[in-house]
Amino acid sequence: MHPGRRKRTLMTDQSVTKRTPTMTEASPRRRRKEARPAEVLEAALETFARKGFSATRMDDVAARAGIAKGTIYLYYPSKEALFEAVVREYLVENIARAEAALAHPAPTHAERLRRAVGIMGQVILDPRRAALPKLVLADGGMFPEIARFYRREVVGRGLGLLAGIVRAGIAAGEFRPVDPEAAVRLFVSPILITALWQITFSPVEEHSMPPETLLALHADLFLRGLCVSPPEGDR
Amino acid sequence: MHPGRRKRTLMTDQSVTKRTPTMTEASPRRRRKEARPAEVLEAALETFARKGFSATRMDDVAARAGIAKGTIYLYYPSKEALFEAVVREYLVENIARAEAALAHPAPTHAERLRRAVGIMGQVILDPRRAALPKLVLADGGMFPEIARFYRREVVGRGLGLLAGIVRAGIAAGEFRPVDPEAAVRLFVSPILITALWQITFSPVEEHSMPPETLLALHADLFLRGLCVSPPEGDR
Amino acid sequence: MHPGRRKRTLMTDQSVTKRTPTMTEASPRRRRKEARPAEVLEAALETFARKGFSATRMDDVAARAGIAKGTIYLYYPSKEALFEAVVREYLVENIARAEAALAHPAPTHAERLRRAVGIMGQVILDPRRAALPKLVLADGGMFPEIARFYRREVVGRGLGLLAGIVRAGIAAGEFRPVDPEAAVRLFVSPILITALWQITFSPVEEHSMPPETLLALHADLFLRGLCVSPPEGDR
Amino acid sequence: MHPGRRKRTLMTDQSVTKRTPTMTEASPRRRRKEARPAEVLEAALETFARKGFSATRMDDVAARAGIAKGTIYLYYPSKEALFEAVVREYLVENIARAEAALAHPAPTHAERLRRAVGIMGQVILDPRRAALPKLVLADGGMFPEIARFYRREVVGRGLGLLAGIVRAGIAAGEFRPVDPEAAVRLFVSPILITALWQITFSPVEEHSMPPETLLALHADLFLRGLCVSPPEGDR
DNA sequence: GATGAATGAGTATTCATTCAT
DNA sequence: GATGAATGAATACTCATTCAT
Repeated sequence: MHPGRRKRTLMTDQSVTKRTPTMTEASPRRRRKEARPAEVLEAALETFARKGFSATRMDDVAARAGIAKGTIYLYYPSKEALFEAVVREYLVENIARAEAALAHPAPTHAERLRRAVGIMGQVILDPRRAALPKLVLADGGMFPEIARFYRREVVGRGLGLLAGIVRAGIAAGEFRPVDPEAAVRLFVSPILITALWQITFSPVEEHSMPPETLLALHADLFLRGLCVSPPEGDR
Repeated sequence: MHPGRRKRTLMTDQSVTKRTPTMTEASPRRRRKEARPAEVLEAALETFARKGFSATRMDDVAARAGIAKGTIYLYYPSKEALFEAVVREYLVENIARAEAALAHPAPTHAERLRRAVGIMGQVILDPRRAALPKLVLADGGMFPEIARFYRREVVGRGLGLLAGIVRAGIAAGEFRPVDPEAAVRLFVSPILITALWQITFSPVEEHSMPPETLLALHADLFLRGLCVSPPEGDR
Repeated sequence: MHPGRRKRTLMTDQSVTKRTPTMTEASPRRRRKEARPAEVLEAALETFARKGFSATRMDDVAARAGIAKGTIYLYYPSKEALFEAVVREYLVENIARAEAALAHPAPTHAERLRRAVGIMGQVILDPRRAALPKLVLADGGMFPEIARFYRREVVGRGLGLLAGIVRAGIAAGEFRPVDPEAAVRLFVSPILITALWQITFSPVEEHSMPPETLLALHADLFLRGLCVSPPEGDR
Repeated sequence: MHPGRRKRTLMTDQSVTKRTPTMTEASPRRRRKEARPAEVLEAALETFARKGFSATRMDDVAARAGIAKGTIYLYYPSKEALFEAVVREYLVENIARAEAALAHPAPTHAERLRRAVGIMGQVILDPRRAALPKLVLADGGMFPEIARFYRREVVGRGLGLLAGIVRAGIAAGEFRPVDPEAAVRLFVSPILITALWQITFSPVEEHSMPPETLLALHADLFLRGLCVSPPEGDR
């Protein structure tokens, strides 16, 4: 973007997230210093989410984090690096949560999908986390590395996980024989759209539909469409 | 000193598309002049779509349109005005196409929805048109007027149209008694996601799933979930 | 998008001259920082005086001040604000000097006026100070606020002061009964014209009349015209 | 000012004022064409007077003259040339009027000066004409040629004329033996200041002193100061 | 480490000037 | 001759980045 800025790859830079969680953090001053990068990251997430990459000023991030502008550069060598750190940090967190949630066992495969809706909804309806897909969408074009990373680590792994459930359901005769890859894309679409919708329109919308209603209907409709025989207690 | 920037509302400014109704336009220069605003708009759409509002430079737009930078300002008084004109122009076009398509009659309400998928897919899979939702999502936060406009004129009207079909289908006993407002949101989600997906990941993806496959499965699954009795010839 | 330019009134902004009351300022950098606004102001005065508002480039001001362009904006939010600060700063200084000088007592009212010529001549013949009336003249049309301020604070107060002397002289039977308001306008005219003349023609004039000669004759002629009985030792 | 603009001397360019006043101008169309340069000049005078050179846009001049922007360039090759033509045209006119007026005979030299005040007041209180000294003061710094021209042709000739009267008055024993060069400078100062005052403060002043009052007092005071024995009928 | 004043390359916008019609 | 669309150099202002304190 800006000429003469060093362009590091997304994955190789680990120097920043130097967290020592195992150590019993003692003095408040020490604690503060240790927490700095995370505080900056959070301030950056909120600012990037609201304005996008280009329109975010380092001043804004610093002000929101309650530190001086120059201090950011102690932890992140450039605005781009900060952006990438934000995306990576919160993305990885999102993935971990979703994976953990999806791993829970359930009586039927339909039930597992139904729970997946709940879990993903919970994760993504937190405005802090919903910001991620939006950022990837908005600025991914200028950060191919981020788009690639998101595609591989978030979308790829998430869809893979879900596709495994669908595949198992088909094998068990519970689901109709559809293309699992395609089915899971359809499955996550309303969840994503709901998150993006919230972010985009909540400032300009007086009365919006509660996401829970939407996602409940989604689970019903989708499973009814997918299952060989409709689930019993269907409303 | 500095002449006040006109800050026009999104809807009221029609001054730019001053096309003369006479058909037999003669000189090439005249022809050029008439076509300018549209050429600028197209160049701007492509650049805004690729970079977002902030990262787009007027130089880029001018270069892409093959004109001098100052020429843009002959037709649009500011970068913001240009952005709004782009969104308005192509949004309105999108709406008109979609509405026309949805108006087509069909034997069953399910069939109307199925056709709607096809139509909307066609519209939105054109990268030029898919850029619009992306722009609204990416930069709507900084242009509340545009978000509002999009919410009202595109989302509102589109969902209203579809909700009418769903409502009719329910009344006819063809669809199950679901919340039509919620159902249509679910209905359009995969279509939107497919469009956004294309834009976001096609530059970084080697082998992607064909959108047609996805949308066909969507129609099947969704209608099977919605209809009282599954359509017969369902695969 | 673009943060709104603050358009402040001429009088209310005191934010720039934030001088710390502590006397023992230490580091050279600190000293530099404190002196910056005044340095910028002086460079701006010279440049505005030479070129007028419109033709002055911020680059020129910066270069003359020996700083980077952006640094100006650390202290003054816009070219207009800088201009107004210049006028206000030096105008106020002029007024203060002139008032102090006029307050001096003298044996006769004629003598007070004669001293006023000397004082005002001293003040206004400094090219740095003479620039102010010229700026008000040249750019006051585009800065009505400045014209108003100058009219009120400089012309109004100055003329009021002088009119008081004339009125006292008339009451004392020393001066003929003329309109004091009109008389003082005539009184200051040659002083102002002399200042403007210096500025305008000194670059293109080989041999000019020394202002002191002019002002001495002015005092003689004017007082002889004004006094009931001509002053004694008149040449 | 602007690099790469041709800089012609002030006097040598006569190509523009191609007026044929002796010809009986016939058709309205022909008349229009003939009058063009003068109309442009008048529009330019008003705009320059109001805004100064730099802040005047060719668009404004064209709009005020009721012609297209490009048309100005048919008569004047650049903005600078236009400015110079304006100053020259109206300056020369001013001089001619003043000289004619001053040539009138009168019983005493004091009376000739008194009439000169009236004449010059008439000339200079017309806002159109008062603009000239203002332009020279405001923009003369950037147009040394104009300053020089004004100094030589207006100030020089005007002061010379008046100095002649003063010199004659002294020789005749009517005036006291003062430096004529200095005296006439003092003589014209209030007249100039009055004109400049009108231009500068009339937009921001609610109730101003009538110039006639001022100039009448000026003539009285000045002549009383200058004459050996005060004029009789002095108020 | 932390600060924030200073920098200067970058960008939106203006406007004198040109020239095809 | 007249026009006004087009040009592009000029300029106010921004903001990521640096570095002396």
